[in-house]
Amino acid sequence: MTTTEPVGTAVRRGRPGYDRDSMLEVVVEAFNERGYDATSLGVLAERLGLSKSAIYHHFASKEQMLEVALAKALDALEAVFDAPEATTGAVVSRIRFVVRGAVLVLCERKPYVTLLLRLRGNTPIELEAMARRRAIDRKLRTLFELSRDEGTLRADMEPQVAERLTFGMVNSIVEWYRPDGPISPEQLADSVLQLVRTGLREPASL
Amino acid sequence: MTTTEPVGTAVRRGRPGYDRDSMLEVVVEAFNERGYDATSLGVLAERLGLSKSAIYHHFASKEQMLEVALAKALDALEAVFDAPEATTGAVVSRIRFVVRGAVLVLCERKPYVTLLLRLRGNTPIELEAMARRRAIDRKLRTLFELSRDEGTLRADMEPQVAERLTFGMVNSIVEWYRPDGPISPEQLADSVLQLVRTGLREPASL
DNA sequence: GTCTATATTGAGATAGAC
DNA sequence: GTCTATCTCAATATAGAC
Repeated sequence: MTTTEPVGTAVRRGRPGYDRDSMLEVVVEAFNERGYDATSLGVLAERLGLSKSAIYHHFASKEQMLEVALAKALDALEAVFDAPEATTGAVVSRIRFVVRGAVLVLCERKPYVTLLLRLRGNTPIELEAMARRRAIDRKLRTLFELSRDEGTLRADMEPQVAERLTFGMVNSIVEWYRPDGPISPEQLADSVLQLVRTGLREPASL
Repeated sequence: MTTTEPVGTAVRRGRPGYDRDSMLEVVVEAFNERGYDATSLGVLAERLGLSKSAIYHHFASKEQMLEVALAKALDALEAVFDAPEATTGAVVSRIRFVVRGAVLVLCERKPYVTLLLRLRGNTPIELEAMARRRAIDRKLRTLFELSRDEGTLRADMEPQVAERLTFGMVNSIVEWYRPDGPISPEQLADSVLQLVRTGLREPASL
C-alpha cells in the first residue's frame, strides 16, 4: 500500500493533475496547520482546487489520507531503529546513530512526522500508528538502559527520564524547524548531539 | 474573569454539584485525551453525568471552556517570566530560574499547559492565547541571546537553537509526566537542569 | 477524473418546563 | 441547575451525469 519513495517536490496548485502523493502533500499541510479533526473536506477541496467529491477518487475516506501519511513517517522511523548501526556495536554509538537518524527523518519528512506526533488515538487507525510508535519508544528506552548498565549514562538520572527528555527535545523540532531555513538537518542533528553530550554551557558557566 | 487559586482537588463524578473549576477539570481532561476539536459536548455531558444543555449553565460555549482553561496556564507561566528572579541578576541564574519555573508550572498545571501547547490557532481565542505564548518565547530568546553575548552559552550553537531545544525538551514533559508518579516536579526540574548544563554522559562517554 | 446535486449524521446551541 | 425536545448548520460520504 505504501511505496516509500522520497518525498520529492510535486506540482502545486497547477490545476488537476494530482496523483496520490502530490495530493497528500497539500492535505497533510492543511492537517498540520489546523489539526486533523478541524480540517474539513471542504477546506481540503478549496486548497486542492477541486470539489469535495473529487477527493474521493484518490482516497476512500479522510481517515485513509491520515493512514497513508502516517505510514510515510513510521516506515522511515522504523528504518532508522532497525538499521544495523542501531542494533549492533557500542551502545553509545547506537544512541548517537538513532538520535541523529531521528532528527534527519524528522526534518526530511517533517509534515508526516508532525502528524504522527500529534495523534490522540481516536480511531483504530490512529491507535495502530501509536502502537508502532510505542514499539520504537521501547527500543529507545532499552538503549538507554543498556547505557546506564554499562556506566556510560550519568548515574544520577533515570534512563527513562533521560530517554524521554532527549526524544522530547528531538520531537519538538517539528514545531519550529523550517526545511527552507538556514539550518541544515545535519547541522541540527549535530547541535542536538552536542547539547545531549555536554550541555549548553561554555565550560564553567550556567 | 479568572481567579488564580491553585488547582486543588475538586469533587469528581459525585452527581451534580459542579462549580466552574471542578467542571473544568473534567472537561480539560477530555480535551487532552481526544483533542479539543474531536471532543463533542455529548462526550463532555457523558463524562460529567449531565445533559448537554446543562453545560450551558456553567459556560457560554465550548470555546469559553478553552479560554478559561488557557488562562490558567498562561497566568502561571507569565508569573514565572515576570518574576524578579527572571528579570534581574545574573543571566545564567535567570535562565535557571525560568527553566525550573516552567517545569514546575507544567507539572502543577499539566492539563492546562498541555492544552495550550497543542493549540493550532483556529479561532480568535486560540490566536490570542498563542500570542501570549509567543511573548513568553521572546523573553526566553532574549535571555539566551544575553547569555551568548556575555559568553556563558556555548559559542558553537545559535542562541535561538539552544532556546528552542531547551524548551522543546521542557514542553515535551506534558506528554509523559504523571503527577501521581514517583518523580516530583522538583526532581524533574533538577534533571532537566542537569541535562541542560552538562549533558547526559558520565564523564568521558557518549 | 471531475462535477452538481443530495443523503445522512452529528455537531453546537437554544427554548422552556420543572 | 438540571432536564427533554428541538433548531440550525456543517460535516463526511454517495449517486450519477459529463
